[in-house]
Amino acid sequence: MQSRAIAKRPPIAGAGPLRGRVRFDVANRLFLRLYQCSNLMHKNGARHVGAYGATTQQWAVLGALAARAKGMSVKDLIEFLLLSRQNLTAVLDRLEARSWIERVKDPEDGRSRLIRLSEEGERVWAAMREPIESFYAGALAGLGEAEQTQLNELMDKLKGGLETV
Amino acid sequence: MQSRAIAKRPPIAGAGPLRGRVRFDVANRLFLRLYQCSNLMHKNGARHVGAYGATTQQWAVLGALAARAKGMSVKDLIEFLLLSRQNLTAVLDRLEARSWIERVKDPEDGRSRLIRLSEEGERVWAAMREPIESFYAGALAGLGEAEQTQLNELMDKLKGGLETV
DNA sequence: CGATATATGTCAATGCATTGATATGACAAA
DNA sequence: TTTGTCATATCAATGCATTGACATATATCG
Repeated sequence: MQSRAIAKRPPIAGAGPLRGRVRFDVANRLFLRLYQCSNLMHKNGARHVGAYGATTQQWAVLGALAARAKGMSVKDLIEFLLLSRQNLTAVLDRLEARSWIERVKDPEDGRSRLIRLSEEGERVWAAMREPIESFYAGALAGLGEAEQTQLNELMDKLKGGLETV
Repeated sequence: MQSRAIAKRPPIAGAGPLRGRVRFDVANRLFLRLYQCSNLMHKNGARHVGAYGATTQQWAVLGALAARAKGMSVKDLIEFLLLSRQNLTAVLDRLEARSWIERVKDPEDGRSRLIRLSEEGERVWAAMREPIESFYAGALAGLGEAEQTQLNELMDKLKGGLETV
């Protein structure tokens, strides 16, 4: 296809005209960064809310629930966080054991249970907001508002690719 | 402090003039994306090299070693991958158990051991390159070359923030 | 009603990741 | 040589994450 002679570089799988073009070393570096950033986020995020013995995964659940007074079904949480049911169940068990959440029957669907914050959970979530905001501010100190938006958009695209690959 | 009337928005911790300005919901979304992307990468990455029973973490180690014929010390690998020693030791143990790597004494420093690919490890790494390239191509299909570079740079900055927060 | 699909949960195995405490062996400086 | 540091390793506890198989209860469709 397209024009003359043999390419100088060895063939790369899925090489397209512009989009879909992937250099191995660039991709490799990109996913290494993703890996490192994720581990750093969990490690230092957990440290910031260490006084409560919470983790980033737990605060992700609490944050999702705090925005929805009615609560969320397990199915909704799975789709929101993109976790396996078995994994999420374990996280919810730990949160329930500390009385931060409760599982109540969905009046509209007997199969479903609504997960929602308990009063204690709301108090803890409110108290954790401060160290979380401080963590966010520190972690994003090197990025301006426009860059944060850009990073969000690029990770959205990456997520799309990672879901279908 | 600075000027007139009461701010319309509730105060956000660490609000600065331009840099270091962080809106909670933007940051929250950003770290959720990071969380999701990382999980998707591990899940689907492992699936792509499932024929070898390998994981993304393992291929990160193999890839690092493949680029360095002399091998790397554990300390180097820890700094490269940003993992705890205990965690990395376990990954190396699994790789060694399959005879993909070997730990040899560093002739220049008796304390140190050089980790390097075995012959079998080199063969497996060479064979895994293809499914890994296919994974990279699929995952990055939605991003052009410029966007990949941009994403790399933004994640570099994010990593910097996450290391010091 | 019966069959099917949906929503949740459980049990088990494996791997990744952290922290904290402890130990061993080798280098290096006092 | 003694002291201190560095590099590696181990043991233990806890939490996160996946897959696969199985169980139970409710809803829905035929």
